[in-house]
Amino acid sequence: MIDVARLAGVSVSSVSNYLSNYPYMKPTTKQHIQEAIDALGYVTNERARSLRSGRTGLISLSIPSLTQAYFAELAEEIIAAARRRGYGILIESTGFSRERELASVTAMASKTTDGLILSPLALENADIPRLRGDVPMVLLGERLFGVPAPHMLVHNVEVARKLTEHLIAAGCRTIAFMGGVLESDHMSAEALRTKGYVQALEAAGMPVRPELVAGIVGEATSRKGVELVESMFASGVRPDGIVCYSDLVAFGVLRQLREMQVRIPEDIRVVSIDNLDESQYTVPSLTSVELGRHEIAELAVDSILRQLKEGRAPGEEIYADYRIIHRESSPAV
Amino acid sequence: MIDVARLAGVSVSSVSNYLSNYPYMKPTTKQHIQEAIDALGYVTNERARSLRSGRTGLISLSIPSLTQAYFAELAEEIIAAARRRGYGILIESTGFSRERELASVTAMASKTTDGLILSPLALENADIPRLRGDVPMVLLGERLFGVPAPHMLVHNVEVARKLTEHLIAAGCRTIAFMGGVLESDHMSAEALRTKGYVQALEAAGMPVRPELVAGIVGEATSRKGVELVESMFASGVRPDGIVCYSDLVAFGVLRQLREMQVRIPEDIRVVSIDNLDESQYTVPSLTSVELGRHEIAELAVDSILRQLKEGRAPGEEIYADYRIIHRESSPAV
DNA sequence: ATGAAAGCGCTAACAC
DNA sequence: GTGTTAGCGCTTTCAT
Repeated sequence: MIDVARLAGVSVSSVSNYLSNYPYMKPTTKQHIQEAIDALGYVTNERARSLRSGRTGLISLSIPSLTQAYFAELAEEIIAAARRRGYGILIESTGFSRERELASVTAMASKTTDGLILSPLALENADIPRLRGDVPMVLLGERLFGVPAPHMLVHNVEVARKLTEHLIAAGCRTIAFMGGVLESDHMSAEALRTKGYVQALEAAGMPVRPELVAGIVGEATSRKGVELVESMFASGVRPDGIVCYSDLVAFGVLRQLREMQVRIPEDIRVVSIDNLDESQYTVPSLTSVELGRHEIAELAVDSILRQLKEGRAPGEEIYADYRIIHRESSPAV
Repeated sequence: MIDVARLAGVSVSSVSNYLSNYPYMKPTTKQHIQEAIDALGYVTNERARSLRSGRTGLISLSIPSLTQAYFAELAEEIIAAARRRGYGILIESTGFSRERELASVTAMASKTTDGLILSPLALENADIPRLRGDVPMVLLGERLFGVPAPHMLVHNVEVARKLTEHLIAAGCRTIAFMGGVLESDHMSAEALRTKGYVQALEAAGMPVRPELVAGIVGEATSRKGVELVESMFASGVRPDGIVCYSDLVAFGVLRQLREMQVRIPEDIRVVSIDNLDESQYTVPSLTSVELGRHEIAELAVDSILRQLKEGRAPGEEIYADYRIIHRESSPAV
């Protein structure tokens, strides 16, 4: 930078000002500086800039795993949102380990990044105090509540209720929930979605039959979807509508139903939540709910940038808009 | 750090030495320093450290899109490999844009990260000169050759040849390639894999029939797999074995074959390349090739770290091991 | 085995 | 409008 200043015949501060788009500068000065920069092939050293300015231009994104399509697609959106604002994203894949989730919080203190977008899956309520601090932070998902930081949430109850209402409106009378849980001690996406399903049934005066709610142990994969359908049908239960916990589960449900020569949607309607990229390509294509990934990404990044200016924000809950996308597995009625 | 030094009754250099595991230190000194660190809750400022030391502890990973399962799974492996070595990964998702791929190269000059793992998809041979420089770099994939940097590759020809040989050994006599290209002016994964398929047929004295090689325009999705099967069968061609360009394509192929009541593997065997997570859960589960993602990730990160010490490495080509994973769609013979 | 001091390359007051 | 200067918090010779 000194070299640039010297070649342009100005001071380093003028070069710095120019680089920061300082408005009050003589056009000729700006021009000289730009010429010197071009001649020398000068590039600002972001490390030095960040040491001095206190900003790195980086935001940490801590998610369970990129192997899960939902998180990969969310990460993609967050990276795009950050890039539009001139920021980069440092991804930490935490597996499902509490230690690694905590580590990403601790790492913030070393100022490698300007903020943290955290999607906890293993942290416990007891860990909440460790999430205090003045580092810009945004939480994702329903694992933790009461953290003093903005929290991006999805209308889980409402989404599942609307889907179930849709099935009822379409004439379904025996509606199963694949990947649900009727009794739960803490809030989880499963529990909330099941709650919406129950609400819709009750509002319609329909019974809630436990044998229609199949739970998943461990990760919600499409293999689980296959197994749930198999065992439900084996036990003689025969639904005419299925709400799936997620698209991944739905993929398995669709496959197994086709395996069993069930016509979709004629015999059984299938609806789900996540609207993965892949869901438009399944056979039949899947009716699913777009959870507002794009909006979540934009709001999360914006919130980090705002907190950077105004300080850590308090524990507000922000709900993203959703949209049911009707496809072949359950057309609109 | 000054505070820690003061509290511990030592100099800042001793604190720095301690933090860098300098060996020749009196145990009591080390202890005093650690106590002061604990008492003050001191955390090293990585920004300052990186300005002075020239290292950021970050590596850029530039890939087309996290939405593509192959890249998401590769990214996951690279993040894990980097973490094991105390490094973080900054992901740049380049879409399929040449500008963004170039941007990630330029960004390196600003020293935000210590190296770049680049998977180009849109760069052209004319861009190769811009990839010179002294920044640690590793290339991924078959888009560009002749770049002066280590290049991680997959045995595309060999993998496709082995898969085809397997089908031949299993008794298949009419083997299709879904997502191949017989004539191509540049090296691409499609062209190379098709080449391996052709080699195997020729070695077995079997004819190469163009109507058995179906090309894909645009992104290789499972929807394309569905369409290719539909149109091939519609035109009266009836293979007894199918090699798919990728697992995503294979997912569509499997679905469409089942839709058409074809028994797999009895009537048609299906094999593919990528071994995505999901491939073990399809119905039937998919015989596929594990391309050594793990090894690629390890070698790529190691190479960056080595280049950091020894300077930019020359343009060597490194091939990762692969492994055919036999599943239901085509069991081993 | 430990300390003093000189920067790394930049930004931000503040002076002019 | 532009220049001077004092650090940001750390690492790294080089002394001792």
